[in-house]
Amino acid sequence: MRELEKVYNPKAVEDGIYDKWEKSGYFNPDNLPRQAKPRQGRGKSFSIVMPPPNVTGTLHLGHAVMLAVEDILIRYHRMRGERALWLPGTDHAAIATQTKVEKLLKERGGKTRHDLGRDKFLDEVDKFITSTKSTIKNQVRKMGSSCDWSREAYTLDEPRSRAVRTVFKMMHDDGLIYRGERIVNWCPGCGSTLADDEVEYKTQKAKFYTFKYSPDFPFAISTTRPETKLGDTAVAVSPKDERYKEYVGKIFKINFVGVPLKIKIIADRSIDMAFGTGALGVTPAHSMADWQMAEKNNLPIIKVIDEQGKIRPGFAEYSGKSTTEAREKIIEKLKAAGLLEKEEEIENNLSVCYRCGTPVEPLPSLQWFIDVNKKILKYKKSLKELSLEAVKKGVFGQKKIKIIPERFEKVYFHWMENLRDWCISRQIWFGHRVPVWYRGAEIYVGVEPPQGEGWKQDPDTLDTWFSSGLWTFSTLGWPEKTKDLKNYHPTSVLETGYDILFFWIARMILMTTYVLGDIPFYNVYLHGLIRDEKGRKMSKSLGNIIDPLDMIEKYGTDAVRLSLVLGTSPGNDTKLSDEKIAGFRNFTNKLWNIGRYVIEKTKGESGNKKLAAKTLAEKWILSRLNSVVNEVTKNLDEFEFSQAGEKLRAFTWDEFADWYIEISKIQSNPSLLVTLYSLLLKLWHPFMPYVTEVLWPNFDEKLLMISDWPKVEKKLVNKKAEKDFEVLKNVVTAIRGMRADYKIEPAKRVSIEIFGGIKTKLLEEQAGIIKTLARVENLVIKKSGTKPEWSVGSVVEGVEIYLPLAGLIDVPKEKARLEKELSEAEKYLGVLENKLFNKAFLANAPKELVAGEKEKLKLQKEKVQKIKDQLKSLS
RNA sequence: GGGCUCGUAGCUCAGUUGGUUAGAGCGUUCGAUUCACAUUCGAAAGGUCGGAGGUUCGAAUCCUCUCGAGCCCACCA
Repeated sequence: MRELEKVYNPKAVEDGIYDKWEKSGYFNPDNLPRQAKPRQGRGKSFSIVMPPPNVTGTLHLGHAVMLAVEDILIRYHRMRGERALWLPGTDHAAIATQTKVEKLLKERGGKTRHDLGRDKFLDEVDKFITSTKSTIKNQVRKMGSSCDWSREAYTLDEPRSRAVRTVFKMMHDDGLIYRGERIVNWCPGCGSTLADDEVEYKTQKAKFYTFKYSPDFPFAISTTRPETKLGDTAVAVSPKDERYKEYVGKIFKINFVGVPLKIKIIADRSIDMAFGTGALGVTPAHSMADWQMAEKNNLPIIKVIDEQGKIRPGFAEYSGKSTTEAREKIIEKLKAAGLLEKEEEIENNLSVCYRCGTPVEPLPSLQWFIDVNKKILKYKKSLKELSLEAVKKGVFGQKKIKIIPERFEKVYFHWMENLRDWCISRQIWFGHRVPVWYRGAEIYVGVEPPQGEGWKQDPDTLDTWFSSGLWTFSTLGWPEKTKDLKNYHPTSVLETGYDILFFWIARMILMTTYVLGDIPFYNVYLHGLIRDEKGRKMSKSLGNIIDPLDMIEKYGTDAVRLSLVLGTSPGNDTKLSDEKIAGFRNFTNKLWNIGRYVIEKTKGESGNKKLAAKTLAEKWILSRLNSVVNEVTKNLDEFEFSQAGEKLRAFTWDEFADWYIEISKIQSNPSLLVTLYSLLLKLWHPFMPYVTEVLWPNFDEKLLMISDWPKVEKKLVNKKAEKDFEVLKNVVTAIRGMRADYKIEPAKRVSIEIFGGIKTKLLEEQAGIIKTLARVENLVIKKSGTKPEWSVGSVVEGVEIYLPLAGLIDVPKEKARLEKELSEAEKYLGVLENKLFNKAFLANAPKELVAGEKEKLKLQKEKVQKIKDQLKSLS
């Protein structure tokens, strides 16, 4: 038998164990041994695809939670005998990675990607990735993740790229992909488009002008950007606004500071009557909101500003001028013409580029889109409809996606119902290049480049979420018809943070229902975000980042995993502190010491196959264990990890260690002890894989990782034994308390046998204790022979101890409570009786209802009687 | 403006469809200690479940209003 250190030292064992697991090959479900006897989940497959961490990133707590939860699921289902596949991968994270490499290049020699050119720049990115990819993968291993590395995928590798091109072509052929104009955030400084999250907002003071376009226009508008008004094609007012009602629908041909405009008056609900004059000049080409209004009202779109931030040709003297110059000039002219009514200072939000600080210019540009409302021929439904039904009522033979926690289904519907066409092109270089080639007026869309000379590929790349949307099936080999795809798709669970519900989960549902005619997964489990102990987001600038790897170093992986899963609930943020992890480290050590004790006491014991109990304590612990197995299994099936862990922790520490182990020191039953112990390790294994594997008695022959999940033996659940043991615990507690001047109130006596030594100390001091008890009022010591009310355990030296149970409960309080309960129960009983005597009710109510009420009445009668009995037994 | 969530012990949170005396961990206080474990063991104190009203025989739980905290989306002319 192995010698175990007094204190568990995770560092000494973790890497070795992970190695052993990985080398065993069991992370790959194809290698799992076939069991002779059928197991609970045999033959079923269970699959999770890992949300791929960014290739260039390092492991953070978000990843750590994800890995902990997914590993619990995989290990649990593997132990159930299922083919459990956890498919790992990494994400190329287009924008983030490109930005990072650009920054590096700048630091190294001040070069931009434009200096290098596309090919050389992408080489640089590749170089960077090869050096960072292994880092993140090793960190995933550190968490104990039992994922199948042989199936590892990368969003930008060839199989995945092929899937992307294939889907693009499919959608294009189905007419779901189109090219159109849309307003993008354009930075004239960097000469590129910006993603929404690359735009920063600065509060600034701005001049807010109120003026009429021309003397013959009936009313004034307000703006901070008069120069864009050169492109106005409408004025929008609130439909409720009485001031302008008469003008709605009319068209005015006017001359605005030397430029002719055709302005239509439209009504739009988004207009705030109280802001400015309540009338908004609509500039479709240079404002996102105005663009939408233009689409709704079929307004012409006039581009005013070009990519350099200058006024385009065709706007009289303003052409070629910068926006600020044009603005000043226009104001001058308006003043001269007496059209400027007001000029005030206001605070507004200016959007600027996060890199160079240049104000962002919204400009229309040509982009690729996915039409979410167009009916797909083979389904006769649109992408939006498919995606909604998948969660709402089920699609494709009623396969339904369940989102946990449920409230996020509402959030999902709300978002999906308001879904607009999805812009999938991005003006960056790193990523999946749009598989479209041009030659003059010819356009070619295909999985492979076209034959022939002179074709030029579209320079844009695809939104990362396009490839991520295919993740559940591209990782399983699609578009090939693979065995994996057949066996493991739809996947069982998709587990991730709620912050990417829209970005990712919604896109996966959208893409998968379209491509496969199937759902991507049955369950979505959304974990919360991890915050610091004050509830703040972790960020570099606050310096409050907890690095999971530091914590693993300090407390061990198992403790870190527990701290991320216990005391958390899905969709809710969790506060994490050093102390919390330390607390779970203590628990890991507790389990370790339970192991030390059991291993030492049960040398040479192999454990029972059949569980049987003789003494009360054994009946009790077996009953409790089976209840716990039952509940924990249920919890894990329902994704209630925290509750499962909490129950296990309470059972392990408060019942198994504090009571059963203490008793086992006197009532020795090594084979039962080692059996219980091995079941306990199995139950804990999904949560804390390392320490349980080290403590596993069969360590050298068979891994705990692939042992069978405990089965519930209903026969062993013994509620009476549990109740009796509770009484016994109370008695022992009372005795302990007495030694510390515990007061026992005189009351009804209950006969209890205290069996031999709950603790060693008690055994040694039995005589003393009995004497102490005898001195207490109302306590009688009798020779055995009389029939005790509860008969528990063995008799101490032939003596029964009559202990006032009331010392353990507050009699007057208990009485008052029961009386209140009785009066309520009797009142309800009366209500039920009245109902059942009511002829009208009996005549009109449906049969089932009457039967139900009768059943209720019966139950209520029993309840009343029970309370009465309890009351009686008290006095 | 639209949507969502939370408010329970000093702190962090459980509390499953309404139903015994509202629970746990940490912290605090008191006590113990060779015998698996000081990363231990025993015990105590601490809550009108944010507030008001309603439904009910019965509400932390359901409904309405209200106060407070936060998140997401849209917008910021």
